[in-house]
Amino acid sequence: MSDRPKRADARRNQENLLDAAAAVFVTSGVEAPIRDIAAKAGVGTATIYRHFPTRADLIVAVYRHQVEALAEAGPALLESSETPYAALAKWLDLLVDFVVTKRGLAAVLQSDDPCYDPLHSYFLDRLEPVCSRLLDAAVESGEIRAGQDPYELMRAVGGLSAGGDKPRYNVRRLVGLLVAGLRAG
Amino acid sequence: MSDRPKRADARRNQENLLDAAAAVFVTSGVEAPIRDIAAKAGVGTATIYRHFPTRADLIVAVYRHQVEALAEAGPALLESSETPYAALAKWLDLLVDFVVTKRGLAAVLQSDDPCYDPLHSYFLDRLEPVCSRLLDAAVESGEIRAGQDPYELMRAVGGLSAGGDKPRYNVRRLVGLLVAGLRAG
Amino acid sequence: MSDRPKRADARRNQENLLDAAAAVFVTSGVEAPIRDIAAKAGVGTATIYRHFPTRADLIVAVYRHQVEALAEAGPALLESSETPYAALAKWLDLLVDFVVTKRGLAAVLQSDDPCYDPLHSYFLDRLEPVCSRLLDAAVESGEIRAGQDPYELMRAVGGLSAGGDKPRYNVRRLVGLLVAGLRAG
Amino acid sequence: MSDRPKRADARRNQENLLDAAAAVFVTSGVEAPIRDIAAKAGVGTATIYRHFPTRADLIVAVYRHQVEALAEAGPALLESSETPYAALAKWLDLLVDFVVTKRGLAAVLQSDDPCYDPLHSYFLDRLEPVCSRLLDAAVESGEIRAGQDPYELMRAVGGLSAGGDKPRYNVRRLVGLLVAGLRAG
DNA sequence: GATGAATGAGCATTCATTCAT
DNA sequence: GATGAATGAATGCTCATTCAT
Repeated sequence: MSDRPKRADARRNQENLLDAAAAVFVTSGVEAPIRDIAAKAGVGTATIYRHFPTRADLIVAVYRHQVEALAEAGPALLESSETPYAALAKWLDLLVDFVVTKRGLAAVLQSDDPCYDPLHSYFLDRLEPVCSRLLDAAVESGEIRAGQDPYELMRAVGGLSAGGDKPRYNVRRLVGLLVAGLRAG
Repeated sequence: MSDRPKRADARRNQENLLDAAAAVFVTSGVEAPIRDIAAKAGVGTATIYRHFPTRADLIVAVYRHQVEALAEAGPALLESSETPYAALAKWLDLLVDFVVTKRGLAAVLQSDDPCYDPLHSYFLDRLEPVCSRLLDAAVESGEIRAGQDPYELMRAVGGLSAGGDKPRYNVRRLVGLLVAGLRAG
Repeated sequence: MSDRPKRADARRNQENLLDAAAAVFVTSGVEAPIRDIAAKAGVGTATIYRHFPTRADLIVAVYRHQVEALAEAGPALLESSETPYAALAKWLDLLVDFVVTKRGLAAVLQSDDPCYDPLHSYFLDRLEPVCSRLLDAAVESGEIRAGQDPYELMRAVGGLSAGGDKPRYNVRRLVGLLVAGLRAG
Repeated sequence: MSDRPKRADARRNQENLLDAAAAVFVTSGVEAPIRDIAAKAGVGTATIYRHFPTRADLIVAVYRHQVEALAEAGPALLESSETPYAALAKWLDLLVDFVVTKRGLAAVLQSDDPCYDPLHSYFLDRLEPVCSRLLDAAVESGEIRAGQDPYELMRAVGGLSAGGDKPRYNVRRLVGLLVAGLRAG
């Protein structure tokens, strides 16, 4: 009668799946063939479809923890930083660190393919308010000009991150320039 | 048997091909199936392979005129603009206008796939010196800080352009922020 | 520990299952995925397999009542109708009404797939004698010619019903033509 | 320059394809996996898609000759038969002979799947007028009642044929009953 | 008895590239 | 030089059935 054992098993399996997906995403990007992920996890492809009906679901699940951490980091930085602008800059660094290390993530975040709509929604629902609040605070403190759409800023970070960090392409630095461009005066 | 007619024929054929490719690129992006391009041009696929062994060759050929125009625009702007910074900004706008209107171009410019290396090479060989000179001039005029790698700046423009212009995502504006971030002082 | 309650439970469960199957058959046909039926019933798929090892078993169970009713209708019509021919025609109308409204049923009744053999057997065991008696009576009354195999007639009804009733395809009418063709003289 | 050799080759290949498809249709039905047909023909699957973009196209091509023959047989029978009714009966026999020997064909002709619409269209466009004329002639000769929709009659033949000829299921006989049911008086 | 998670085979379809004519 | 037919690998997705809990 008890469904505990089942759930425990299933949960472990799910975590196994997410680990495998994360690993494959690192080497082959978030658009890696489902088969590869299933192979890595040692399960059948249908098992993945059972847990994550769409690829967007899988990607969201894989990165949920980190997205949540990003969401929580916003207010925390606002409190711990010397100025709101500093908080904004640090938070964008975190965002860059996150996106830049997820192969192919930036690309699907820019994709128009409707199959990724749920992915966009999740990221924006969760992070746009955070970014918005950081921007607002920096405006209020007089450090940056008003009027920057947080959505636009986040997509810009995504775009800049899509190239990945390379010897002659420093994403953090570029995002730094971008926000520097927002400075007031 | 003079070979003039043949050459004329071949050139016409090649231009026909480029027109077709350009048209298909507009509607389906630069990664459109070779078949579609061949169909549009009314030739066999092998004909495309003969003229342009790799897709990179084809893309380069399609956009060569515009890239050359961009290359030439740099010095011209430098002369005609009030300040080097203004010239830089205008040139980057031109670059944005170019990339943003070429469906999928920004994506392949960011791609790591070695098959696009010749494409990267061409763009950089041709445009990096131009960008470099604009940056140098703006540094010399004291308008921006020194040290900005032109390669990095151009890739940044590519990354920001990859999203395409949308109601809430204004690429020109973002690139404007970026260079604003370079300002001295 | 009396097993009455268990039996009651089991019976209720089974009926729930049949209701769910019937509902899904209406919308998706008798070849609907087992999963859909299980989901509709709110049970696991294995539960369905336990109660009905094969799909044929499930289909039989779902339609048993109606098949029994058809079986009983034969003699009744024979008594209540003006002539045996009229009884035959009315019974075939009932048969058509039954089959035509069961999405996909006619198709599986025609299928050669041995997995449906039990289904065929049940239908024939139960209905062929009824049809046979109706035919015999009509022969005896001199209304139709002798020699019509009831099995063949029933399969014909199945085949004609497989198309489903549509604006320009009236199954009842066609079956009517068929039996009219049997008329003597 | 001449494309003769190509065409000859391609045509031979196409015929090879049709032969293979016909053979596989006999053993596995018209819904046989494309792979099987390709294997039988000794070609890649894409070759089939090139020649016949949809399965409907392939089926039509495979049976075109026979359908054309059926279409031509109508008027011929009308001339050569003793009465229009005889012509109609013979033509329906031919239709039965055709459909009954094509595994799965009757099923797809009854299918609602829009992917088979072109197939339905072809069959009806080609054969319905023929059937219609035969019916009209038999009406005019006073042998059958007016009002039988040729579309309905043809679908009925399809439905009756779907079962395939079997020891206790004689399709010709049943279709004979059907038209007998149309007799006047 | 019941559950529902896992399985993995099976199929349609696309596309870059090659090669005989 | 040009053609376009053929290739066949690659991938997403579904579903009947089994089995450990």
